[in-house]
Amino acid sequence: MIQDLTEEYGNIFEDELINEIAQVGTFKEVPEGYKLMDIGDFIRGMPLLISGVIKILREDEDGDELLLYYLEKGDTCSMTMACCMGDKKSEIRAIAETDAKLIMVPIQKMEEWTAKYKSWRNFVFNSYHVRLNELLSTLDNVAFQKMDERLVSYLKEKSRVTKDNIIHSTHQDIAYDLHSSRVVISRLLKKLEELGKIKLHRNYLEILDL
Amino acid sequence: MIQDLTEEYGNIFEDELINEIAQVGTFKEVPEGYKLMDIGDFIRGMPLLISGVIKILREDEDGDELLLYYLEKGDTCSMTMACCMGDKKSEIRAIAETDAKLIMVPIQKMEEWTAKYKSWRNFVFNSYHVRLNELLSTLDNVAFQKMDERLVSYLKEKSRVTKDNIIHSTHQDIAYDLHSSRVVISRLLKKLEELGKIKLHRNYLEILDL
DNA sequence: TAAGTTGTGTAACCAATGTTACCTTTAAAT
DNA sequence: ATTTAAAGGTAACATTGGTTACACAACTTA
Repeated sequence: MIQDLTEEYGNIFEDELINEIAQVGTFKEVPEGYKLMDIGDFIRGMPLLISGVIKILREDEDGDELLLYYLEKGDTCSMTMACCMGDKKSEIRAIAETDAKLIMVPIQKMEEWTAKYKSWRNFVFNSYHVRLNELLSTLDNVAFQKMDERLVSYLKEKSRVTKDNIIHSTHQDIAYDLHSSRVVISRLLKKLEELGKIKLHRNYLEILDL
Repeated sequence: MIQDLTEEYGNIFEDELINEIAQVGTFKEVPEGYKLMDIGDFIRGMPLLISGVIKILREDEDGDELLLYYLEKGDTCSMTMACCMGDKKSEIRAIAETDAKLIMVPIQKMEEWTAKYKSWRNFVFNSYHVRLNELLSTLDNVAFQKMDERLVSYLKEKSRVTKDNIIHSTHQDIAYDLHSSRVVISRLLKKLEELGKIKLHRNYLEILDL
């Protein structure tokens, strides 16, 4: 675990902090599709992502979903941090988008380290900052863009985080993430294919030139 | 200034911190409509709101606006804090929704106080938390609700923060905040009036029973 | 008071998106 | 091999929201 920590966090955390994390943290390896957290769950620990991608989703009362953003290695979940403050329930759902490795840190340590380590404070503030901007950007997409543009952004972003120009999703999967319907997504994907920007297959699609 | 501070922040900040704020902060009183910050501005200080309401807006490249949320007394702007981290430019616009009093704190103090005062740390974390949830809620509205529902939410929220069941806005004003068009808003407002929920006038409207 | 400006009402129309329905293809299960 | 389930294509239609155009009322200013 020390090795993973040093590799991903060694340049931002002091050795002493790395050691503390290694002592109290628990290593966790989860497969693609694993549900790390659901809406309404109590938060037990704060995740430090070592490898893989986690997708963070929002859901309304009717069960309609919307993808908020992806967490990548070196990221943590600001929502979790925010929740740690008041023993609150999760407002979001977290699903492993790929196989992922992470270290769970007991939430009690949060405040202790915030007082003790400058690097931890910076990390926490920076995470908030990044996440806030990520949310803003998601809001921009939803509020200002049309579905065809959102779809293109989605495909690009997904390709970026998975480092793969093949998107392993069905049209229905995409529709859920964008809070749209399968028929609409099929329609728009078909148009993209006609424009030569993607190539469609069953269960996956190739990005040619987006 | 000490008096304002003690009144609004006395129960959350130590006396010592209150004194520090009073020493380095500058008091500011702004009229309704005053633009406190615009997109692209460099951030010089962090605002602590004493009284009044500030509305925070997002704008896209085409100049289309969207209301993000309101700041009320005791609030501060997490965006500002987030920006302080890296000498970054503002991502949002802040307009005084009502006459407002606030104290501007030099951003250099942020980190110093974060190390020094537990109450400040909690305040900062809590602000982030509240703002993150506020943004989430805005996103929920935009993503999951239809315009008529968003309009009702908007009127309720505006009435709540201004403590006034008369909304002093033109239809065009409302359309800007909701990123819609005047005709659409007029149409929906008319429906609400027919349902006996509001009463329309020139330049303002009364909330009867939303 | 006359002229201009701003705010609102309303109709007609259009584009984007969502819904329903039904079909074909592909893959998995028995 | 046959059945079943899942994925995708497509047409027809409904709804929402945005656009244009124009009338009129209310307020402002000359």
